[in-house]
Amino acid sequence: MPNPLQDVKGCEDYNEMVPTSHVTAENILQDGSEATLKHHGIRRRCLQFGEAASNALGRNVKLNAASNTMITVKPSELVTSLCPRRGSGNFPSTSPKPSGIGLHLNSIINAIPIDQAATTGVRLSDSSQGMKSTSSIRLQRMENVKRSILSSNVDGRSLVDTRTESHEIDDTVATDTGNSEDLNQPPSPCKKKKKTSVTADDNGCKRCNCKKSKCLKLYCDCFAAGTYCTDPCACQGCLNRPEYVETVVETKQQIESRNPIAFAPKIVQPTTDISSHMDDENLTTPSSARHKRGCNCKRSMCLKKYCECYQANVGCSSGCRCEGCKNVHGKKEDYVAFGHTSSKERVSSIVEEGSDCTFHNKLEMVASKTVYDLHCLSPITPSLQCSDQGKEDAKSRVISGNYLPSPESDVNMLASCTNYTKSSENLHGSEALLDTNEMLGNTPYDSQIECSDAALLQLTPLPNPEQSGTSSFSSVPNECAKITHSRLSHGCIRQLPGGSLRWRSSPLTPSTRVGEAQYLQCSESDSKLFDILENETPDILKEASTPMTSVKVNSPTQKRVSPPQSCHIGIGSSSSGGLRSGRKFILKAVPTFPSLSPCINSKSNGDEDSCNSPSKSPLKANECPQRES
DNA sequence: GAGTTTGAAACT
DNA sequence: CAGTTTCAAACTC
Repeated sequence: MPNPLQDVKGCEDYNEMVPTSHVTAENILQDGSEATLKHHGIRRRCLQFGEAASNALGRNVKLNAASNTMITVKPSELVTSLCPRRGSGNFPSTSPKPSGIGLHLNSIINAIPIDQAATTGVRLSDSSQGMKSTSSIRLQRMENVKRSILSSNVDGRSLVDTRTESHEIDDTVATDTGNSEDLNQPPSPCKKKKKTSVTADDNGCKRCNCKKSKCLKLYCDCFAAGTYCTDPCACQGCLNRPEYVETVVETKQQIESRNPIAFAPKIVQPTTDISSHMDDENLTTPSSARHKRGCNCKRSMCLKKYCECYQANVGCSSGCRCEGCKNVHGKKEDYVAFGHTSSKERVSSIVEEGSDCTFHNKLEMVASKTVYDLHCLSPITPSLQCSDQGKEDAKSRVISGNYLPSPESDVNMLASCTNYTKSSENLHGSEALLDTNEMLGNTPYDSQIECSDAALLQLTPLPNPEQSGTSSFSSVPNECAKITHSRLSHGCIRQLPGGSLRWRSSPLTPSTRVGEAQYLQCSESDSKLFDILENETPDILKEASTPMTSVKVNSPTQKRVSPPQSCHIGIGSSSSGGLRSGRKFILKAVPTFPSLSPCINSKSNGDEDSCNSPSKSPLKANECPQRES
C-alpha cells in the first residue's frame, strides 16, 4: 500500500511546497492512498493562474482558509521584476507548473475526440466491469505516480508536468525536454517552437503562438483557457506567465468586466435535447453540446476548424449566426427543426420563469462557471470519486444507471462534477483552495481523472482579488464531500449565489445563501437523493425539451450564453424545483482530453478505440491524423 | 515554410 | 450596437 505520506511529500515537492500542501496532506492522510493520488493529480494541476502565480511569487502568497481564497500578500512585488524575460532563467526556482497546455477550456479542444470520452464513459458505465477496470487503472496509475515522484526526487525534475502518470512514463523525452527550467521560462525567441499547423501537443494540449497579443487576450488559447503559457508555446512577448500574475489578473479582470463570461467554457451541454436524434439519425453529433455563443461563420460553412462549433465537435444551434451551415455535427437548421427554441425564445422563457432578473443573471454566471468546471473533468472522474467515497454502490448505481451508458455520460458526469464543485463552496477553506484550475480548466491530464472528492473540494481560486472573503464555511467535514459527491452523480447544477463569474475561482465563489441550507438538506437525505434522482431523471429528461434554457446576449456581438436553469436549487429541492423545472442543464465539457490518454494511443495507432464514437468518425478522420503530424 | 483565409476578439 | 480592425489559428500552396 502506498504510503500516503510519501506521496504527499512527493506532491509537495512537486508543487513547490505551496503552503496548501499541509492541508492537502492532512486530507490525503484521511482519505487514504487513493485519495492521495487523486490529490496528487489535482494538485499537480493547480498551478495555473492561481497557484502558479503563488509559486512565482513564492512567499507572497498565503492561504486564507476561512475565505477559501488565496491572497497575494505582496502583489506589488510581482514579477515584472521577479521574472526576467524569457530566457533569462533567473526565475525563482519554481517548478514547472503544469503545463497549461492542455486542455484549454475555451480553446475547444478538439484535442480529444469526443468519442474518446464517450468511450470511457461507457466503459465506466458498465457498472461492475467498468469499476473493475477503473480500479486496475487506478492502481496502475498509482504506481506510475509513485514512480514519477521518485523519479522527480532523484533527478530533480519536477513532477509538475506529469499530466498523466502514464505520460510521465511514456513520454520520457517530453519530460526531459520540458524540465523545470524550460517550463519556467518563457520560450525564448531563439528557442521558439517551430510553428506548425497543429497547435496541440502530443497530449492534445494546446499551445499558442501569439505574437502581438502578449497572450493576454482571448486570442490566446492559453489565456482564454485560463492557463499560463508554457514552454511548448511559441508565443512572443508572452505575459501570460506566472511571473506576470498581476498583469494576467488585471487583464483578466478587465476582460471580464467587459464580458463576464469571457472565460467561461464555450460549449454547453443540455441534458435533454435532440442529441439523441442527432446521434441516431445523423450520426454526426457526438452529443447535444452546443457552442454557447454560437458561431458566426460565413464562408467555412462550419465545416472547418475556423468554426468553433465544428472545432468543438458540436453542432450548430439556433444561437449560431452562420451562413450556409453544413456542420457535420449538426446543422443549425436541424437544431432548430428539432424543436429547440431560439435564443430569444429561451431568453424570454427565462424571464418568464424567473421573477428575479438578478437571479437569472446569477444563473447565467453559474452556468458559465459550471461549464468551466466541466471541462476539466475527465470522463472517468466520477467513478474514481465514487470509489473513494465509500458509497460506491450508490454512486456507481447512479452513474451507470443514469449517465454513463450514453456517450454523453462524460458530460453528465462533468456536470455533476460541477455541482460537486459548487458544493465545495461550502467546504473547508483550505480544502477548497486547491485546484480550481484543474477543475475549471484543462484537465486533460490523467491526474484529473483521479480527482477524489476531497480533491475536487480543493478548489483553488485564481489570484482574483475579488474573491477574497468568499467562503463562509471554514470547516467542512469530509461528510460534506460525500454529500456533495452524491449530488455530483446526479448532474444537478446548483446555483452559485455568488453571482459574478470569477476566473477559475468561480466554483469557490461563496455561496452562503444556498450553501448551508442545501448542504444540510443534502446531509439529511443524502442516501435518499440517489433514489430520488434516479427516479426523477427520466421524467426530467422527458420534460426538458429545450436544451438551452436561456440565452444571454451579453456581448457586443450578441454572443450567447446558456446558463443553467433548473438545478440551481440543489438537490434538496431538486425534486420540486430545479430538476422539475423541465430544464435541466448539463453543461457539456468540451471533449478535452482523453482521460487515459486514449488520444495518445490513437495517435500511435490511429485506432478507433481511442477516437471512436460512431458519431465521431467524420471528425476523427479529420483530426486524429492532424494531431499526428 | 510562407502566404492566405477565416472568424473570434477587440476596438471604434 | 454595428462596423471595422486586429489577431492568431486554420488552411493552402
